[in-house]
Amino acid sequence: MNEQASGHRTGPVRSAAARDAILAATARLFQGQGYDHLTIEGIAKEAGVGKQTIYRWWPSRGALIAECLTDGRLIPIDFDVPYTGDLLRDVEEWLGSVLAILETPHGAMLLRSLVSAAAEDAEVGDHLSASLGVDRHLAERLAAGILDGQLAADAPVELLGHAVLGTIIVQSLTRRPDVAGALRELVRYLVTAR
Amino acid sequence: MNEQASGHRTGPVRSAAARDAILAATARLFQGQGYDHLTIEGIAKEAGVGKQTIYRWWPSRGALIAECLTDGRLIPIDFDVPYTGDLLRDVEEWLGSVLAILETPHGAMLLRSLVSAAAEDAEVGDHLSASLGVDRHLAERLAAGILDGQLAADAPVELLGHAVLGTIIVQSLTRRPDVAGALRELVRYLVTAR
DNA sequence: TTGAGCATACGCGACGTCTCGTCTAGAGAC
DNA sequence: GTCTCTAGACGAGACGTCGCGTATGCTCAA
Repeated sequence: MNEQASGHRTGPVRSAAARDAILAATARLFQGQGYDHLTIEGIAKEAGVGKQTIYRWWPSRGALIAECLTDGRLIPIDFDVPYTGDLLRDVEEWLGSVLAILETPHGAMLLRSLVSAAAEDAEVGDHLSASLGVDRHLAERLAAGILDGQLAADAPVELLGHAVLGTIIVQSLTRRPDVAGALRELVRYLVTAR
Repeated sequence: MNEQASGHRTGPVRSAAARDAILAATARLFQGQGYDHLTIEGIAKEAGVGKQTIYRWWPSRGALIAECLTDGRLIPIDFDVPYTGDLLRDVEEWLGSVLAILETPHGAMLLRSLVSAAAEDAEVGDHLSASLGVDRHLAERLAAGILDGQLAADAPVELLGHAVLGTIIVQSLTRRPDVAGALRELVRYLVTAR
């Protein structure tokens, strides 16, 4: 009777191999061709998997991308911000690692694709911001900077994090050259106690 | 006389009525249903126009949106920034009119759609930024603020404009509530001489 | 024996190209 | 001036292709 309410189920269990093949294929195709041009059928073929196996576990392309993000399959997860006591230097360190991704051959295209995905799927936006550590690490580092007297006491740290991320996005959407230089200048300005 | 070099062409000239019907239909459908769900066939039907007439003049959906933007058919063109001498107040005035659009029922969806369009078509990004007056008016008002001693002399005004726009986008992509409040706080912080 | 997984067929909607037939406006002959 | 002639814009819609999301077998491991 009712091998009960919760756990017990008979029959095969979800295949980790299939899940992995699907996410790996998604990441590979996404990086190769961008969000548009990314098709479920393409993923299924690339992963050697039936379409239904994808539809069974993910409701949308966006969800697939979101899971790739949290798995660190598109960009490294959880960019850290060091704490040396020097706020500007620490933030520039973080910025450097983010820009390192962005400036790879496919980096800019990758970001635009992620933005595109985020626009149609809220989950992706959150996971993108989380992946880069904007809220968790950057904002917290800024907060610590306030305690150290290196940043104005009323600085809205979380918003500043979003402003930096947002600037990266805007520069990237408008295809500016030298995103890196601009971002460094912005951060220098924002993070300098005045 | 000047039936000259290039100009010589016989036959009917481009129909202004068709152009207008197409752009109007595009704007109408875009605002009603967003960028995804916007189809060329739908536009053609809505405008009472052949598909080919669209393909003849515009290479992509994005180009269509870009032109709607420059025509002010999606959001008002060229948000102005007043000059009263009080920098913070003037910028908040500008911000207010931008947020007024953004906070209409479809405003948030509209912005996300524009971002999505910008991600796949560089033109749209530029025109969006231009429409909101970020570079032309906001940045220049900030520059004037420097002259008035209300903003640090080394403030990167253009970047600050992008930062504000970027923050709007990030807040909107992650579906934050109270975008308006957050933005006002950010602007208050950025534009306060310290 | 149940349910995950692969494979495939299906109807649908949109794509972008192409070809009709219609019309319009400038060019050249008279 | 008037009258063809012709290039090209236009509406309409057929065409083949692609990807969608669903449905249906069949196999195989728990």
